[in-house]
Amino acid sequence: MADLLHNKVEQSLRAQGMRYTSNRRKLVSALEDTSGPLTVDQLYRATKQRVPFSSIYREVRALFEAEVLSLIHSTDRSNRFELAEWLAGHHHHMVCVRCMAISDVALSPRGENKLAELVDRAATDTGYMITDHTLEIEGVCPDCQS
Amino acid sequence: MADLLHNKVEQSLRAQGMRYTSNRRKLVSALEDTSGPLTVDQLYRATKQRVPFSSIYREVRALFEAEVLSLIHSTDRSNRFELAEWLAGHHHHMVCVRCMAISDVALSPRGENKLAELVDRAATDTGYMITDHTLEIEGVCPDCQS
DNA sequence: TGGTCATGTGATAATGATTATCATGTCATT
DNA sequence: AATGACATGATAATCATTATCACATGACCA
Repeated sequence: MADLLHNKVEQSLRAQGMRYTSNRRKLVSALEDTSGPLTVDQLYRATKQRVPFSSIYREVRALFEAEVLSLIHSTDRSNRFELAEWLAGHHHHMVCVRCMAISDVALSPRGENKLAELVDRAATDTGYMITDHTLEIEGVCPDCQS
Repeated sequence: MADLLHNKVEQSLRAQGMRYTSNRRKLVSALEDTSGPLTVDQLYRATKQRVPFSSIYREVRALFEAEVLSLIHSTDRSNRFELAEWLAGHHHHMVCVRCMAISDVALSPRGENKLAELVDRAATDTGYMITDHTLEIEGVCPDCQS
C-alpha cells in the first residue's frame, strides 16, 4: 500500500501528541519521492513553493525532533533531511563532488554484514559502544562525467 | 622529524604563492596535536586565544582552498577542520552521540581493503566514478558510558 | 452543534555563525 | 632601503536558521 509510510508517520506523531498536517505530509511525500536527502531549499522547490520557508524550517525541525526525519551533513556546507532509518531502511550515501548531488545507496546484505564486522573490529580498540554507522562514498556521478 | 609535516605544508603553500605564516603554523600545529577534527571554536581555544576569530575563519578557509585542510560535517551541526588526507593519512571518524566528540580511527590494511571492495561493488551499479570514501561510526565514547 | 483549548501556520524580527571590507602590518625581492 | 604582494585584525555586512506573535485549524467535550 502506498500509504504505509504515511500511516507509520501519522501513528508515530499522534503518539507524541502531534498532528500529521498537510504541510508535514507534503514534506514527507517530497522525501519519499526522492532518492536522497534534500536541503531546505530543495524541499521548498519540491513542494512547489506552497510551503513557506519559515514553515519548512519549523516543520523539518519538529519532524527531526520527533525522529521522523534525520539530518545529514555532507562535503558542501549544506544541511539535508531524509526519512529516518526506521522509515527508509539502512543505507549509505554517494556524493557527486562536481554537482554535490547526493543519492542513497544500499549495500547487499552480505556487504552490509562485512561492513558491520569491520565497524565492530574498529570499535573494540577504542572502547566505544557502537550504535550506528554510515558510509559516505565520493565520486563523479554519471551526469557529470561527460 | 617532527617538522616533516610543517615542511610539507610550507612547500605546498609556497608552490601556490602563499606564505606559511605564524597564524597558519599555529592552526596546523593545533590540528597535528589532536586526534580528531576541530571546530573554529576549538581552534580558538587550542591556540590559546592568540589568533582572533576573524583570522581563524580566514586562514582555515585559505588552507582549505589550498588543500592543506579538509572540512568535516557531523551529526551535530558543526563544521570541523582536519589535516587533509595527503598529510594525515586515510582514516575514518568515530562520533560520540552523547558528547559529540569526534576522534580519528584507522582500519587495518586488510579491513581497509575490504571496505574499498565494498565501495567499488556499490559503485558499479550506480555509474559513479569513485574518488574517495569515509566511514562515520556513531557510538558512546568510554567517558560517556559511566 | 458550539465552545474551548492545544497545536499549527505564516509573516516578520532576531540571532548567530560565517564572510567581506579595509586600513595597517609584514615579508620577499630588487 | 624601496616596492609590491600577501597577511592581519577590527569591524561591518551577509546569510541561514531560529524565535516571536497574532491568527487559523483541528480535536475533544458539554
